[in-house]
Amino acid sequence: MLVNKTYDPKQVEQKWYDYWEENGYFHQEVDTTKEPFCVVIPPPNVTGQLHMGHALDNTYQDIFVRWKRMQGFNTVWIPGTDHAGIATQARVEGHIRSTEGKTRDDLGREEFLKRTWAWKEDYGNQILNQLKKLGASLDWERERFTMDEGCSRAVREVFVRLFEKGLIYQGNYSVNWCPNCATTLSDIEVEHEDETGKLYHVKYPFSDGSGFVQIATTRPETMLGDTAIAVNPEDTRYTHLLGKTVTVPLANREVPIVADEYVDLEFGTGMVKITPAHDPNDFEIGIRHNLPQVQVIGLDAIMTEEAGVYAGLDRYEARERVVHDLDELGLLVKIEDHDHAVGQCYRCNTVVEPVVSKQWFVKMEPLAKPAVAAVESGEIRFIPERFNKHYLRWMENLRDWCISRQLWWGHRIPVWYCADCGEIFASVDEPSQCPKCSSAQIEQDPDVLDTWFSSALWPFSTLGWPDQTEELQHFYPTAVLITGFDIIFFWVARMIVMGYEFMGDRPFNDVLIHGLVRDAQGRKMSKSLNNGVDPLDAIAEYGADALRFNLVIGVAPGNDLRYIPEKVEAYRNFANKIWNASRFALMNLTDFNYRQQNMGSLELTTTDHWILSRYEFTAKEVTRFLERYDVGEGARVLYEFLWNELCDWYIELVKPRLYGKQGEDSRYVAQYVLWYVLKGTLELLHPYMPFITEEIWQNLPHDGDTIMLAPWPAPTGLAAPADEKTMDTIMAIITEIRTMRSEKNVPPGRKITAICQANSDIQEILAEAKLDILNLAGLETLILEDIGQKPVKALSSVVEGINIFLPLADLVDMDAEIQRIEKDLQETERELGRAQSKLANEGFITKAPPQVVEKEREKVESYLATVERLQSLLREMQG
RNA sequence: GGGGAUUUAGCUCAGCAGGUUAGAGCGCUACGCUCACAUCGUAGAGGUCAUAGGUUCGAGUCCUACAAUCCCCA
Repeated sequence: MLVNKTYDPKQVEQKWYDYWEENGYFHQEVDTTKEPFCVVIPPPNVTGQLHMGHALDNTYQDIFVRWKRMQGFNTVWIPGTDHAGIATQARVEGHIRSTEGKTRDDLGREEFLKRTWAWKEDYGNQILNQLKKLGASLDWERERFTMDEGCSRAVREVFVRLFEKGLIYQGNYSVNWCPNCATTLSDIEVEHEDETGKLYHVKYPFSDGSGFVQIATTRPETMLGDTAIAVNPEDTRYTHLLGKTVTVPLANREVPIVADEYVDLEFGTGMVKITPAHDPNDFEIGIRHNLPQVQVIGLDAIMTEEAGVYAGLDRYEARERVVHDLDELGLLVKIEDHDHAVGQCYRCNTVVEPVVSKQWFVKMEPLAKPAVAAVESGEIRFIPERFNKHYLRWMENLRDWCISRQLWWGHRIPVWYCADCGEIFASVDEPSQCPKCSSAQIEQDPDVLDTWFSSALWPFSTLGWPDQTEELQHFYPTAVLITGFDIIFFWVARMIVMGYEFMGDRPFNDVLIHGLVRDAQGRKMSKSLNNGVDPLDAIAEYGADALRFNLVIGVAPGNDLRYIPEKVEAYRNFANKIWNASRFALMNLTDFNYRQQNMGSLELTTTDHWILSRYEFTAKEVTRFLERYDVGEGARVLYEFLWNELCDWYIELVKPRLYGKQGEDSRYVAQYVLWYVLKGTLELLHPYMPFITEEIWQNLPHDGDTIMLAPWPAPTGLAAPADEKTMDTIMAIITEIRTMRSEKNVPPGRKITAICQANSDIQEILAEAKLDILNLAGLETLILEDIGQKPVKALSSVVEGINIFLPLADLVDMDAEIQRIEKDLQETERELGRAQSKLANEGFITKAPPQVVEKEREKVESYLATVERLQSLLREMQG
């Protein structure tokens, strides 16, 4: 029995989560007799904290997983975490620095890794435990970690196979370097932010002393590493200069003027300085023209010895000094403001430095082909569809992926170097000697792999690959991947690539992309703004169910949403409404036994047929919306049915019957229908609001041990369109009487008389619904009669061609009445005109679907009757 | 520079396969603590669906253009 008058999530949520977990309802073994439904969680950072983005992402996943589980699929949702190389290492380093004042180098690699593992053990499960508060029905027996034994083996296996195929190679290229994280980054780990910087115009003298050329640069400090000047070959202004040399000021280096198509004729003077060591484009030009690379900025962002007198300066200090010195030499022409994109590290926002360095790369072009084809052919589907294009555009312009990172925390690159013969080889297992010369003088590459390399394998590494486990056989490809658009390139694309390469198949059928949770003002939630809302706080205040509902309702697929506390409150109120409706039901079901008689043998009333029909419609709609990943619309349908139909009408209508005022048989039928509809609605709502639905369901008469495993409500042919139409008329009359009372301020307690004039068919319907109308419209008497004269001194109105009179002589103000009727008449005539003109249109009659035309005819009929009644009322009042 | 999204009631958003008198929540107004619920009930006010064209018997919904805001890529 539900005792409290208000729903208290705190007394309910933990209890049921524990119950589900203890009874193993989250876990399923492979069952090949059933259709699989497998989802892998986008693994959160192992040391991370749950934020609203996680709450949203996992709410979506849990909704689908719970729904499919109820539908009887072999359902498995795999939890796990990501080792998050840079982020975790930075945190542990920071911790050690602040507690012991030591750096990772002070500790050494082995000790540092030991500490990091210990840290992971301490904090690693925090985020997963936080997911439990949300209600996430993850199969905890299948929990994985990107650096666990199995995933690590998968990583080495993949590396070695790609290495042996020549798809992983080592090379000296211009890569992105984050001086703060002290590691390379892949291209997509660099974020380009527009900044207002300066454009410096500098004179470079010809080496032969015959004058100057003028060059514009945003980074004057790099001129110390210039090894050429370039112009566009099409640029006739400078053709005569090709082959000449200039002397780089301050560096005093004589460099050639070369022609390269990369140079933009429009930019600055059309002449650019080339610094192969510190710009990726210049690097390419340098290769084409065989230019030397002079590294003047070190990996610590401090000027190197090559920078001469500037050595030892920070890159920004060096910029100031260089500009100052150029000015002194009279070589600085001017400085302009200039907007340009500056690359920043996506982890720490430090300005990234392009450096030339020997790194490992994955050759993407051959790998990308099947991954592109899969989305083009529709084998993998993005929802919403627009993300297909987003993905394809990027995939078609792929550059090779730099995968080595100068970190310690991660999968160490499984490559060894032989000190004796120089052999470089990859191996899954730790080798003891060089395979070529058998020397024991071998050393493993010190770098680790990009974290995304291991997450790319997640859909199959978590299922046991490279072993051919039964999980892998049954659950791969997984059903759907649910994640935010921000990691389509980082993660989704790479999973697709690796899935085809190593499994020969897609990693998932569908990719559901959702938007961002923003703050109430529409700003991104961020640490710097300190505008983030902790989901755990929200759960503590409103309950997990309310938070979940709030995150998905009224959100179209792929759209961002704002987190507005008042909105969460509205869904807490919704939970409370469900709670109280259920309390009411339970109070009236104490003696109810649903086995006594089944639905087929019950004598159902119009009202019963109506609510069953509406329930059936709701079940169909929710299912249809979930099938199309339209979670928000499904939520809306449930909200509206529960509140506006079940609570506002059915429960009110059925009260007298439940109180036994219409006999025991009628009472049982009412009990049965109320129980049936409420229980079914809770089942439909369960994926959205797992906790409250379980709590109530357990208190209702039911079969089974948990709503989690209750069968998903299936259509049972309860649709009753005729009864829906009848009820619409009855509800319209009740509402009209209420409106009339309200307008005249008739106190709710004052029981009045109403007269309805209608044709005999309608009279029959109203006679049957008489008690309902009396109760819900606050009437003492309802008089039904044929259409005729208006009673004197009565308020009057017309609904669907039915005259309604309230003989309240004291309240009748003739002028106001006439005005009101005239207004009604005008409105109805307008609608009538609209409908009639449609029917008068030849094209409409012949081309519109018959049921649409029929609907319009019915409207005209009803409007005509209403207009007629209103007109005759007016005549009586005026005459 | 290229691509995409958004633009509907005071605010935040829905509107599913073109056919409703365009909806919800919050806010607002009036009345009401009626034995499920004041985290509530009843009734109500409030929108030329950004703009301009077009397709169609019919457009908030499809097409084109334009404006504003935002995002992604270069």
